[in-house]
Amino acid sequence: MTQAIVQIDGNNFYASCEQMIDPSIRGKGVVVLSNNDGCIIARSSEARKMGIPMGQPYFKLKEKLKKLNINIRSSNYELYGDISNRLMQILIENCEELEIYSIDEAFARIDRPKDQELYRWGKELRETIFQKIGIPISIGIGKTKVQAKIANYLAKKVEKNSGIFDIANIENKDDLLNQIKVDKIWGVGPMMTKWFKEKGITNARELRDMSSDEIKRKFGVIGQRLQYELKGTSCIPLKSKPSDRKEICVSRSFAHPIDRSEELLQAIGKYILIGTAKLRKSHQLASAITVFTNTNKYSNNFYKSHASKILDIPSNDSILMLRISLELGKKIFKPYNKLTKAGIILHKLQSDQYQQKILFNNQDIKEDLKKENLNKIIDIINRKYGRNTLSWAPSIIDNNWSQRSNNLYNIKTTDIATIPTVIAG
DNA sequence: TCTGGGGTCCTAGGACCC
DNA sequence: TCTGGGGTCCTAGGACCC
Repeated sequence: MTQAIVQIDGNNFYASCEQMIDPSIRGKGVVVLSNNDGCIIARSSEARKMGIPMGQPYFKLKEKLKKLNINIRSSNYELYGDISNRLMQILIENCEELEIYSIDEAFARIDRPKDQELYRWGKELRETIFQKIGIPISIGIGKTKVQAKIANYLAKKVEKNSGIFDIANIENKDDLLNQIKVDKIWGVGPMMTKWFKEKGITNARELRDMSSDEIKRKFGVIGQRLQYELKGTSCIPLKSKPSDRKEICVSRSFAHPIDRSEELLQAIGKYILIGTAKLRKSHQLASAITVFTNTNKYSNNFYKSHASKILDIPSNDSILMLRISLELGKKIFKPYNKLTKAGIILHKLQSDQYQQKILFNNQDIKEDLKKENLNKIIDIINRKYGRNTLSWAPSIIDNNWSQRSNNLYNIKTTDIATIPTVIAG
């Protein structure tokens, strides 16, 4: 039996979620903005057709969007996360093995039926998902992940493919690969693109056929793997069991630039408490903390700074981490800078099952237990009543600097109270 | 005025050891 | 005048992803 690698993703996922939850914007131009209403991170197909580019700062396109009557939405990750869970559940039921790759994307292993045809399977899956959760998906089929990604690209791009494409079933792929520009290949970023262009490699077919020695010399195993995958030899395995997270990063841009150390410390305090709560949720401990901040990276006198500390004993205790991160925060603050962003990183995470206790010291163990219980209670209350219900003094704040989110359509599929009631007439 | 956030993997080079 | 060398481990930073 031959096997296929399949890549499945939601089309314009965030925009589709917004259209699903709000019928009044279906069939219309919609864009979704990143945190802080910074950039455009998703566009409905209608907005794309009107020429709205991806990844551009909102302020630059505000007027154009208004003129074109395009609907604006601040991002609503609670909604997207909930829709994602439903989507992945259906995929798990319909695939032999599934790797959840991101909020809107998965790789799967599928055994090919006797007639080798996966088209019917794909068509039924698409219909089921649209019927159950109202999100259109695309399906790309290949022998490897890189091939499946390319197939998915063709599934979307070529109208007559109507959302499903199987590249593995095509004997001579030259014409298809000639259509794929090198920078559209999964794993090729700006640096690689530049080098390929200099070498005269412009599309996937040329990349597949170039000297493998040359690509290996320049990009090491990463380049080598990419070429193998393109040729149809799988070397990026499917990962159905998610590996434990290795680090946690919590960072945000400020609504307005700040220049007071208290504000920076408030932000850092807030982020470390989010980070340590995440740690406890995943039953992990961190071995080191970094805090960082920077000014506007597009300005001439760009300033950035970071400071780190390795912990004596790995921990997930809010109080301890708060104290340390505030000390680090004081180190990175410099007056007269207009800071636009700050964040914390928790490094070298490990399971809390093997927590190292201080030997021969009953007093410390008692203290540890007390702290553990306190943290647990705070987590439970915050889960139930919202993230900031209970917190520690240094992070209770005037929210002057915190984030913009001016275009939120505040309906959540996870909160019945926000779902509108429809009265049949 | 306003330009996201959260990850992983890989590698070069420094620190350290014998 | 000559000023080891090879191995491992760790870290910072680069590149990429969605």
